[in-house]
Amino acid sequence: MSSSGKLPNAKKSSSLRPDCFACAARDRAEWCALTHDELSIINDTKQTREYLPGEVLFHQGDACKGLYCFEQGMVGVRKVDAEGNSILLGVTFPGDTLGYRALLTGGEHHVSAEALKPTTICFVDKATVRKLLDQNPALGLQYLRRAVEAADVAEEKFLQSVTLSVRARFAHLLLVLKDRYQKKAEDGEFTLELPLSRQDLAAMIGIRPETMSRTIKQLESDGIAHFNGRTVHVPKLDELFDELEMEHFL
Amino acid sequence: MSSSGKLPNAKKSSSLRPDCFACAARDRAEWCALTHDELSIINDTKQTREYLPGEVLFHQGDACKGLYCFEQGMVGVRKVDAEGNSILLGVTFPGDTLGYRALLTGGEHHVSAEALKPTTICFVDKATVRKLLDQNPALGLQYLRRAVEAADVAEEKFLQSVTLSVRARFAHLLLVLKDRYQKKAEDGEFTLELPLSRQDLAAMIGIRPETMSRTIKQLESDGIAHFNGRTVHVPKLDELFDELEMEHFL
DNA sequence: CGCCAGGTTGATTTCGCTCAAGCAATGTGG
DNA sequence: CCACATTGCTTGAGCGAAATCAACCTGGCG
Repeated sequence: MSSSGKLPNAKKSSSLRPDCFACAARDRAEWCALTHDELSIINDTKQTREYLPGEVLFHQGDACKGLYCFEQGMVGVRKVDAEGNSILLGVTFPGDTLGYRALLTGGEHHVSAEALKPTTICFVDKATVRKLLDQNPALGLQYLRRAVEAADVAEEKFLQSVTLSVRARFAHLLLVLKDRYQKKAEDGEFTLELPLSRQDLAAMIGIRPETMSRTIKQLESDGIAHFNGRTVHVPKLDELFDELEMEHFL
Repeated sequence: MSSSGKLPNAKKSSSLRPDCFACAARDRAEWCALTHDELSIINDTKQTREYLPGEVLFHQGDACKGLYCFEQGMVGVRKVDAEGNSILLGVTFPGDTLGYRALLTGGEHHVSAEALKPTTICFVDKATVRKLLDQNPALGLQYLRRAVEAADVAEEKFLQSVTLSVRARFAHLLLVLKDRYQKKAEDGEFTLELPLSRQDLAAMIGIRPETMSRTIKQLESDGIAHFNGRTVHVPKLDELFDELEMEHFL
């Protein structure tokens, strides 16, 4: 299997053309359903680009030209509402694929995607995806699984927004982010550095920035969590967990 | 509630074995992607059953045994929360398929499904679905499209729950239900009979029954909509539409 | 008949929003 | 280099929409 596709010389462009076969996110990504030959197609046709924080992959309203996936880094998904406010819907993490929703329906992105950390993105054009989708049922099923998951998450978010307090929702958000982005395992505590502004955190749970401020202050003075700029430290994991359940008992 | 036991009157067996090829919902359903032979497989293996209002197709927590689809009728999708309250997440309409979410992930239903009107349900077992899914990529893509749609709807619901007033959300709900269930076209007005209790309506937009009551009373006294039991009449469609937009202008 | 779930109504409370001001960090142009 | 906008964050004061608590109707059903 080492016969083809290897770039011999290690020039600068090689760092911009990561090998799909060696991708760390390979078994998380949908492409794991592909055969060796099919993955080679991706590997050959994909375009790779580096995005710095703040650079956008695509804008809401743009025509969908293909799919974006990445090995490591972080991308934010935003939507701008009628008043022009940009609200953060969620963040992706390595192995996620962006743009498949628009590729399937209509073809127009209804969200924007923006790098939050320096991120290397591999772009696969629409035609190639379509071809693979049509020839390999397993690939579609991978996306299906992903879409079902997304639907579940969104429904959960709705339920929480109407049943849980802001405090509980924020605690929940912190725990989710911890599960996704905490690199090194710590026992009973954790520290997290996120490239997210307060307003972005607020938007993710559907509250106003002012309320986010107050909630953080509360958690701070209750000793549940400590915030320094964009890093948060939680000394007692269990106490944060308790915040989720309170509601059920009173 | 529902009197169980034997069926009230003997049905012709033909009415309990509808022909997939003649199904009114055929082009709405995912099966439209199938070849003639493949559809024949469904037609032959499916089991058909009549459900009366209140009867459940499956319970939250049940193992998923296959897929449910129906030509006409109405089914409610519920979730029971920690306190044991059953909350209505949504209603299906002809051509929808139930249970595909659980079939794809894990295999355990995380919602319950219950007939709201007399409904004839065709059941297709897991193994058959899996086989077709594996051999015909187009079928998976149909479900994918459906799942993406569901995710969009859920995200929309979340956004609305945190940005719109109860009144606007309810107006929105009425308009959605109208689009789905209004049989005969009326111009500038509409009448709707829904097998939904007030609490179910309330749950669908994430509010308490008391608030639903008051909101209905408001709309009533503002002349926007008239409620008699479970039928609602809206004399001026535009006025209901206005309820959605108010927020943007003040 | 009494029972009970569903629905309405009223009184009260509360959580989060709105409005408004102040502050620190960053940028910008003269 | 300073004067200044600008943007993100915090804090306070007050308000208001919806939740909560509680009472009281219904109508269906054993």
